[in-house]
Amino acid sequence: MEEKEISQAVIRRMPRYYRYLGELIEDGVERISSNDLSGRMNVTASQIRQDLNNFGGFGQQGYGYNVKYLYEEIGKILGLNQQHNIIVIGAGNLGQALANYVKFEKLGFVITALFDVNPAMEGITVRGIKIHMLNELEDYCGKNRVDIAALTMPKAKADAIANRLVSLGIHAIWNFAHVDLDLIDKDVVVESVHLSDSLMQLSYNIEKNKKKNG
Amino acid sequence: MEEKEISQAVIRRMPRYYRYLGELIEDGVERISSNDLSGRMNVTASQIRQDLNNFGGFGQQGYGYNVKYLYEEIGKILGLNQQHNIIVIGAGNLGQALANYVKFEKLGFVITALFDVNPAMEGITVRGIKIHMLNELEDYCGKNRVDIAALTMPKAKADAIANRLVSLGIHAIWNFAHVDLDLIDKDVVVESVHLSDSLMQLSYNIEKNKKKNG
DNA sequence: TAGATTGTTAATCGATTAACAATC
DNA sequence: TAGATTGTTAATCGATTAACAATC
Repeated sequence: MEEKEISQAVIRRMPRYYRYLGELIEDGVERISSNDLSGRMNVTASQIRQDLNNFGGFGQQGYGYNVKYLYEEIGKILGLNQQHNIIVIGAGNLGQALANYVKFEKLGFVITALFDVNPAMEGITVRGIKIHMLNELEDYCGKNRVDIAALTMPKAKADAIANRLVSLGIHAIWNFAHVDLDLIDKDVVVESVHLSDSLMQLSYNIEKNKKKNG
Repeated sequence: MEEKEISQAVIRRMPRYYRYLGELIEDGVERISSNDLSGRMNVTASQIRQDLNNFGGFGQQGYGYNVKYLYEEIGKILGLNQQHNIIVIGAGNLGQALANYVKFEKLGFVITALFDVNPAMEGITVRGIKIHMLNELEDYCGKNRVDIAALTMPKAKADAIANRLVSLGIHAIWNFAHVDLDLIDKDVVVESVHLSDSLMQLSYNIEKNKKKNG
């Protein structure tokens, strides 16, 4: 059976729907129309309906969408109904920041280990999560399920470690190194967070804004 | 004179061009054609030429682009030719990670102060950058130029602090809180980094990949 | 039933790619 | 000059918005 490919533009919006629906649940809202949601989120109602209908008909004519049901369905679409174990390579500030971010666990993303090359860090724990030495990586991955590896080390080392992880059977990488990974196995899912790119985009928009306002 | 609006799709790609050109300079490459660059970056040569020509003709027929010149021009477009002072609100792991990220300074983004509400942090410095108490914010902004405020505190406090910053004359916010800011002044530039959104997108693509590979 | 609102098709808009004349 | 490659226009493709029949 042919699966229709859903564009990344749509996928990028799904977590945002999920977030707003979560807030609606907190506010005790039971149902919502695409039009009401549209007003809150600053997108067109048409886009909301189109986006959702990529995955199925979650609404009901004349009624709208049941908030809790839609929230759960989007959760399933995003794979949040199952636990993802994450290891973090690089136990510097950013790595530790990720380990401390409790919010991820509520979404099913559990950081199970940190790795670093600095011997001074051996055995230290962050929120109960142990920092391992990088040479224990093979051993660790042999004994524990790892779904995602987050890379927070300098870019010079990123390619080598990424490929090492891939050869250990890890097929998903959350990349914070400031480089586009060059992987031997093309069947690996990579999601990059390029902080300096984000900052440069902000900087461009600052300039643009200045010009606009004279 | 009418300025043509350049789409954010184009702007998002500019930092990536900048990054690749920087690498070419490091490798001692003097000139490059859109076609060669296209091969390295996995985009079409046509897109490269279109993107660049939004800002001006930086190339030369029969020759291509001078790497160093193009690098500098893109830097100017992105506003990297001037210093941006950043203050970070929230001196937790993420705030400190940003303060430690030396790379930003090379791009002209200088973190000048951190702010937190935790009295235990008063006076501590991170890489020489002082942690201030949040109630010193008004005083600090009165005495120092601040171009960008990075928000790394919990989402519950984000809106209030963002609006406080805006009323202090800060017109650019780099938002790490897991919320879409609701600002009183619409003339503020906001760039958000939603880490959990990024993780959810990764998770979706993991699922998709699993299905594809059986 | 009448009103509301979805699901879905059609129309529009914008972004990407292709093509090629201009020109170094 | 001949060859290469840009700048730019035209063609295509995809994503967004509008419209409305289906239906709760």
